[in-house]
Amino acid sequence: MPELPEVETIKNELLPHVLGRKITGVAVFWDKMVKQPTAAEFCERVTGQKITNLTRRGKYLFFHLSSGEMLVMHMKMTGSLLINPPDAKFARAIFQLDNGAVMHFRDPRKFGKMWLAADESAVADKLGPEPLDNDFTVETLTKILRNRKAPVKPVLLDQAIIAGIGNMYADESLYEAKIHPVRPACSLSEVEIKRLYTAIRRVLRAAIKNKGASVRNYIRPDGDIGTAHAEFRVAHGTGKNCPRCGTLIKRIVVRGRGTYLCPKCQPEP
DNA sequence: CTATAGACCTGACGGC
DNA sequence: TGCCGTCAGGTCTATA
Repeated sequence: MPELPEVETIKNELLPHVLGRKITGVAVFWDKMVKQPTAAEFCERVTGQKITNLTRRGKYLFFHLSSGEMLVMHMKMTGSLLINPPDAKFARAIFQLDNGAVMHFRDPRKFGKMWLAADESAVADKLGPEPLDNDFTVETLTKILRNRKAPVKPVLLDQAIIAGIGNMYADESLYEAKIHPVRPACSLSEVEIKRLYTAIRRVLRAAIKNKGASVRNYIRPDGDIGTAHAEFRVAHGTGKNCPRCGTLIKRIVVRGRGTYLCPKCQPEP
């Protein structure tokens, strides 16, 4: 499932293929994936535009168009963007580029979305800080957690509080910081907040280095998989043992989300 | 305000 | 083999 490291990888690897390219045609096969305007108008307005930049904010991708408009995309859970794939399986939209290449928006479950916006602020303004930015400090995280009674995991998953963390990386970060996911956010000690801060940044950076985690449907633009999941220590770890203490990894449900943890390293509150 | 439930979708997987 | 139920989880919307 594309989270920050996966979307960052898609952006990085797509950039050389799309930067400066003109979109010569667009076909949409699942109209509901276009939030605005209508699918037909979307195709019309995008066709002929040059892609002047490609950026990421949280789990969103922004194709900067020469018209000044922004083409926004979200992969949701099973979306991927592929350059010249071998087939059109699950292709919900296809973009033709002026160098003859094609970009497929592949999405088995049809949750992915794209739309046109005047700029990125409508999306970006609703998001919390980027956890890998320089101005995201221990103090930032301390303020975020201080007054919230909610379990710490859902706080990490709330895009309006911190942008880009999803289910897998929340579990990995909490494991590394030795914090149980249902601990009230405000109950974390100074030392634990410091550990969580370091863990979030290390886990996300390592995953970007490994080009994302291909646990399910995530594929890189060239069709290769990412390898970040090889370093997962609890996420999707049913039947595995904790690499620190050997205890069997446990699966619980927190606010409706499958959650993996080591019951010994992450003691229940 | 928070907190929870449902909706959106379909492939994969387990049980029989 | 094949049918059926359940699960997966990002985000938006509706309801308590």
